[in-house]
Amino acid sequence: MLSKKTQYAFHALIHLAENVDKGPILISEIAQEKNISIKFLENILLELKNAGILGSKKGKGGGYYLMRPPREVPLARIIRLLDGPIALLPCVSLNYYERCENCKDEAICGLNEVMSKVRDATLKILENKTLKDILTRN
Amino acid sequence: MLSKKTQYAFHALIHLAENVDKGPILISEIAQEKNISIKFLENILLELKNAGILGSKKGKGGGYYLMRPPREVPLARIIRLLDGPIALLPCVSLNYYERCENCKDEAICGLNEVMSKVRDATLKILENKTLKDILTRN
DNA sequence: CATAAATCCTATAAAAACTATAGGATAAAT
DNA sequence: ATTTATCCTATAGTTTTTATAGGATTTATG
Repeated sequence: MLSKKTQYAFHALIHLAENVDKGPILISEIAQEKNISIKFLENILLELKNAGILGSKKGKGGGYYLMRPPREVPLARIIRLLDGPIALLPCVSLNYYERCENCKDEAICGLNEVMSKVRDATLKILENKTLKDILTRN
Repeated sequence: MLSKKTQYAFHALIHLAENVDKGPILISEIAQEKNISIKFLENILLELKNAGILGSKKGKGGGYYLMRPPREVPLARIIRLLDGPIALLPCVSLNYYERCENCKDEAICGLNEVMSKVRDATLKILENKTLKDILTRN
């Protein structure tokens, strides 16, 4: 399961994407709209900003905004940033690989093979779907 | 990522499946072969037994064995038993569903839709692949 | 029937990760 | 100068994960 942090990030990004024309959006507005602890959300948005996904403006009229159009932000990017690996096992992770400590040879390990397939199927979706694809349909 | 518990379970089950003709297998043998803490593994095997996946025999000549042929044990079963939900979000979980607390209507939530697709793609593999499919290839 | 071998069971400890909060620092608008 | 809002870092609280401990129970066998 995705952590609360990542879940909150998605909902916040959705709100920002749906209000992309309204200039900077307040943390407090997002927190209220999406029912998220404001202080927790503050940390999350800051992390997204430091990663270059969001921009911000301080002071009156300030807030957060997307640095790129929603269709250019893949969901996988957000998950990897806040949650780490997407794969189910360290030995099949593309970005956070670690050698398996329980099997002798990953090249002939059937678990490795199946979990690689799961990773590929998952990434095929999460690398290609973007913020644009998770906006509320109406 | 899958927990260590689930990872160990898979490796233990692989060992049991690969030695299905040798009668009951000792915890200590599996632990040594797969480099797993024996006491931790003991708890895991017991849980698998209580769920009906493994059988056991006490005393001399005892140990653990599979209750069914490897091809009848889907990987999803093991993960759900030891790790819980396979889905990335509570609101798209088939077995551990919880309502989303951050969106107003799941029926029109785009995040829900995409994560349902991820779940389906993952389950298509994990429900159909079994212990037989993760045995060492040689 | 005594002994050794092995799982059974429950409790608990240790560590790590997750979730959330606090409070002052900094920057911008007016 | 004042107000507004993000920036930054620390830390507290809780839960989950990982691992260990130790005696109870069951079984095989000489």
